[in-house]
Amino acid sequence: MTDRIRRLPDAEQEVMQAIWACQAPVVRADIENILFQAHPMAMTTLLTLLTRLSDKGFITIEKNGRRSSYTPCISQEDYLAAQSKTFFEKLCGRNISTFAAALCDSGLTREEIAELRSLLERNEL
Amino acid sequence: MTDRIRRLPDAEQEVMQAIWACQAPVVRADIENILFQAHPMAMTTLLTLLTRLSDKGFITIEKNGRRSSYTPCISQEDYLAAQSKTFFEKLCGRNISTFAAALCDSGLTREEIAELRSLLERNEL
DNA sequence: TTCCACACTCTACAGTTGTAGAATATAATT
DNA sequence: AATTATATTCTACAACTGTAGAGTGTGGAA
Repeated sequence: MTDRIRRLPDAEQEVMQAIWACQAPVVRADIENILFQAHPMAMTTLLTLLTRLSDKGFITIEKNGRRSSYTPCISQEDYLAAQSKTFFEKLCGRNISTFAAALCDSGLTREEIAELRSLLERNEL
Repeated sequence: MTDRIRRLPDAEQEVMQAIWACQAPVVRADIENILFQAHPMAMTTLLTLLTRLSDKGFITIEKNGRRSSYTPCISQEDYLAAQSKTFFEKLCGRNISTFAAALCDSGLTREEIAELRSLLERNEL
């Protein structure tokens, strides 16, 4: 089900994350506020990215007068699960050791790894 | 150290993985054999990708007569760690719960998750 | 040594991505 | 109603990506 969600290019992905971080429906200003520090861009650039996200089926755009609102069609959970699956299958060759090694070398602190283990355990039941 | 390793475009990444799967130095035929089923492409396409990987500093190309050999400059471990880090930081916002949820929804079997936990535990010490 | 087969490099091109100015539409203001 | 401010869409363009044919160089066969 979470298959067939394609990986977004970086700029579009950042916009998607800003949208997910808000309560839908979102207006442009919401997104700009979130993106402001991390990735400043011209207003028209953002609007281009929103159009592309709509074309790709990631959001719907609803026009009310001159202001539009944007609603995600794909949940962040589904997107992350799909990306995680791709990472495991394509990059790690479905090899758990490779996967674990990648996680351990990715800069997670000891505490974070411990927390991850306990979260995984809870989910295992 | 594993920072600043950029994500490769899909086609180049697949070639890189084929190279990593062999003992360096690798010749074109080795790569073709591995890529043959999963991603058939014209010989010149593969050579273009190899040139681009060299331009990006992922491999070195050594010519001997009319046959070249290809050696990775970046290890698969470093690459995977960098991608994993990006996934955790950029996509999950450094949030372990989000990260764990993504893993659990990514189609890992119960056994694989159990194995992952034990591998993480070993690394925790 | 002349030619062939093969390996690689150059050139090419369409589609994608990051970026944003020009043009247009619409709501608010005077 | 005319003007202004603002939000969105159109157009544009360079760099990157996926793909591969044309051209070139080189070692082996005849």
